Amino acid sequence: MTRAAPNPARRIREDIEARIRSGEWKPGTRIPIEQELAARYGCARATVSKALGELVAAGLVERRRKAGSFVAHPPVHSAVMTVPDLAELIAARGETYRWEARAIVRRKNVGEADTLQIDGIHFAADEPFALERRTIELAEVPAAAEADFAVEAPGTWLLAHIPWTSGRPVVGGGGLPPAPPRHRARRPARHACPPAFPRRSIRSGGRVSGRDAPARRRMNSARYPWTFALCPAERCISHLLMLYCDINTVAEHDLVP
Amino acid sequence: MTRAAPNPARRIREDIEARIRSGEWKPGTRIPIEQELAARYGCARATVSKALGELVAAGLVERRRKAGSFVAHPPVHSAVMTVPDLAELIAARGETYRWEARAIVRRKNVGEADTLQIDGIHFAADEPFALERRTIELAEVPAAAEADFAVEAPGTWLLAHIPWTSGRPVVGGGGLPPAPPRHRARRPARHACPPAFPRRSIRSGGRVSGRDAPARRRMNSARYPWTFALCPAERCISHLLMLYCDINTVAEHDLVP
DNA sequence: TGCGTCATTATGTCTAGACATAATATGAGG
DNA sequence: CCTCATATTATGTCTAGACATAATGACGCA
Repeated sequence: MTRAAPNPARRIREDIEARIRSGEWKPGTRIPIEQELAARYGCARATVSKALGELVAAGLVERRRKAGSFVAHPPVHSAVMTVPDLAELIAARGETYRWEARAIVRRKNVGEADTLQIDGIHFAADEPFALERRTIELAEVPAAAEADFAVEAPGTWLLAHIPWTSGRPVVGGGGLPPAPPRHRARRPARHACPPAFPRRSIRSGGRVSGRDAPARRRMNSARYPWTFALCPAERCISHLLMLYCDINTVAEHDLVP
Repeated sequence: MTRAAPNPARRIREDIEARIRSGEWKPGTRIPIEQELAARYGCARATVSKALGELVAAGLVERRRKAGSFVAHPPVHSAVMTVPDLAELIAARGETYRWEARAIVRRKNVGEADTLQIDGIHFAADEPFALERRTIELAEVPAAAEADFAVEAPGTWLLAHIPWTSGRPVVGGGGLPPAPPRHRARRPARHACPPAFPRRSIRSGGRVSGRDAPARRRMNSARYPWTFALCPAERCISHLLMLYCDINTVAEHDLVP
């Protein structure tokens, strides 16, 4: 620890990050205040603040005014996933890529905007390896109505025609609703607890029910592995269902409209 | 555009971000130099630099010394995925969660460290909804040898025992190798091209072969939808295969050791 | 007990200026 | 046409100081 680094901010950041990842500083642990860190590392407070800010961005640290900086509680589980451009990925392996559209349907939804639904198959070396069902909101991407998805895969087309399509895609497990990005057990504010939860300075017993009644719906037993919704900003423009399964065993049976 | 914001850095950031997301500034477009932006927004250059730094972190902007700042080229495709703690997710729906281990096997691999392989089923409201096959590197997580995975699901155990397990999970599509986080067509340096690619000041024709010979291996036709590898830092400690399919149709057939 | 006020504390952000550094353009000399 | 050295440019980072702000504890009053 505290090894040489190109610049102070980076050194501080890596130093603290190492302590957190190693478990030396456990979630909830209070990190020394910025002035002390600045003195310890021999730099300005702004430099320490910058380092801590990066750790906040990385989700490793939480900061609260007056309270201080703390090691963050790990998110329940999150993953960064890369869904590469299939054509490019296959090409990089030296195999030929091919897209074959099976069905292109324009749906007129009562009270809602039209959608375009495209079913097709991705081939690598002339062997199918993925089924795709893509739904595109025509209200959001009117140009898609003119596109020829018999020739070009929807993903390829979207990537080329939507600025920053990849802005904020939302992913959910099949049948399961997307979970909140972060979830943490919330306890009623108690005075002696580690300062991990913000406490308003209320001394009256502001009653907060521990849980709201959950909507008790039956879960749709998931037939599909993963579904993706591509959203550039907040609006959902496209919805993707991808089956990376052995195509011969699932094709006809699962892809019912 | 240029609407009021709590602080200058944020205003600049949002202003530029809006232009990028709207497509007004397309990928490769040069962003005015920091001094000019500082003058335009009436603030110090450090403030502009901070705003641009955040946009770099968000992947919207690229900066190069001497060259300037540019609107980044969108990544091929990336998504942020949330894989919630199943037990918690089910509980939130008001249904009972149950884990049932089916097989726990310790594998001795020649020349490599032992691994623990756990197969099991996740139930919600006494109905199976996911199969899990988890492989844990015992060299990385020796404590896992003592854990009772008949009682506790591996994911739950890992989340509780590994500090920052969720650090940097790597996800790949079934059968497909994880793709590089970013890929971009690389052109030979030419003088008049938009300055999107770093150019060394070589005037000689430093010969660069357009592509290196790809390893031509047959792709393993993917039977499984997604596999996850949990890596706290760089080391891979656990490997997860999850089938969110209708369990009755895939169970016995697919889960061969 | 309950409520408002105030001082304290640690973070949040900004500024003006400085120096470092990488990438590039230019020119000298072969 | 090539190579090397040099100047230029725009970013990268830091500093010291300043003021703003949110959260909190302490205190006094009803």
